Amino acid sequence: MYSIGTMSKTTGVKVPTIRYYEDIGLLSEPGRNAGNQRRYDQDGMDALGFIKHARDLGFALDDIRALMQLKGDLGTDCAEADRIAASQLANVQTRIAKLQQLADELERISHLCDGGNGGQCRVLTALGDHSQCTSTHD
Amino acid sequence: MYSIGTMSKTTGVKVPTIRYYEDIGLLSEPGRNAGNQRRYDQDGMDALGFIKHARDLGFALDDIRALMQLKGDLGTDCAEADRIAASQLANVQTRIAKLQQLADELERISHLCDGGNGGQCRVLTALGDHSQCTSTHD
DNA sequence: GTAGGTGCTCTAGCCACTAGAGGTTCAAGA
DNA sequence: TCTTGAACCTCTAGTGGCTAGAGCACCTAC
Repeated sequence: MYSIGTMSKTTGVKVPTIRYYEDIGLLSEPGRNAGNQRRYDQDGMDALGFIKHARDLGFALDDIRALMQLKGDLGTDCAEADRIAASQLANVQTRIAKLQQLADELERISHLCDGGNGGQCRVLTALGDHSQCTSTHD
Repeated sequence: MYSIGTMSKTTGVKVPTIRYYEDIGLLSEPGRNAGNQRRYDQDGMDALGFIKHARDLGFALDDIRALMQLKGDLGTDCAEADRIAASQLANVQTRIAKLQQLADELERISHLCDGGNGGQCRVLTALGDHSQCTSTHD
């Protein structure tokens, strides 16, 4: 049996976050010892590890809830899990593309600086003026 | 003089968001007409445009506050604005790198699916098991 | 004059936590 | 066995950057 602190150290999920996952019903309520402290079994540890890894992969808690449901449903086919993963992949790729445009724009803006030119700093001007941009970046 | 609705349509910032910017002191309080409705001048419009563009470039509101302060301080040199922009660029580049690792991992995981294999779906297994990953992704 | 679009304030909610107060319990060493 | 301090408990409130809704007032065009 694991204490919440051991769970935290093992998985890398902070203690208040573990309690939060329990609050919102993502992690099922563990048993308690005589002093009312949480005591987890291996299933609890595995579930938390799953959540942590999926969070690191950028899944929203609602997606994780759905994925855990699928894990629990023996006989469910793989298609739904694959759909969720694919949608997450598309999501991440979109975010990368947008961020790349921003990075390009920021790089361009940074290079406008020629140091200490008072009220007419071209970096500040460029930050406020989309028409100077080379892409739509949104 | 512009109404808040006109400001919204012109800049693309939603009406409640404009009021929110005013609440937190990012946008200065405009005058009011006889019926207590906000009436903005060109300076207000320009300020909102600056905020919108900087938000689109991914700056936090606190950064934008600092940038606007710099804009207001005539004679301030450009170095601080450049520092904020460069730090934002580094930030964006870090996020891109992390997301790229996630995308790679998700792509790999998605390809594990061979359709409908019940309780042993390899996508679900891979989602829960970091040791299967080919990168650290965090 | 009236209809409906726009504006007002205020409160509460979203996501995914994080921080702090103020108390209880546990475990290791003397 | 006692003590100490780390770990645990619950509860409330805060974070960022908005968004939604209630219940009003106002403004403009017909």
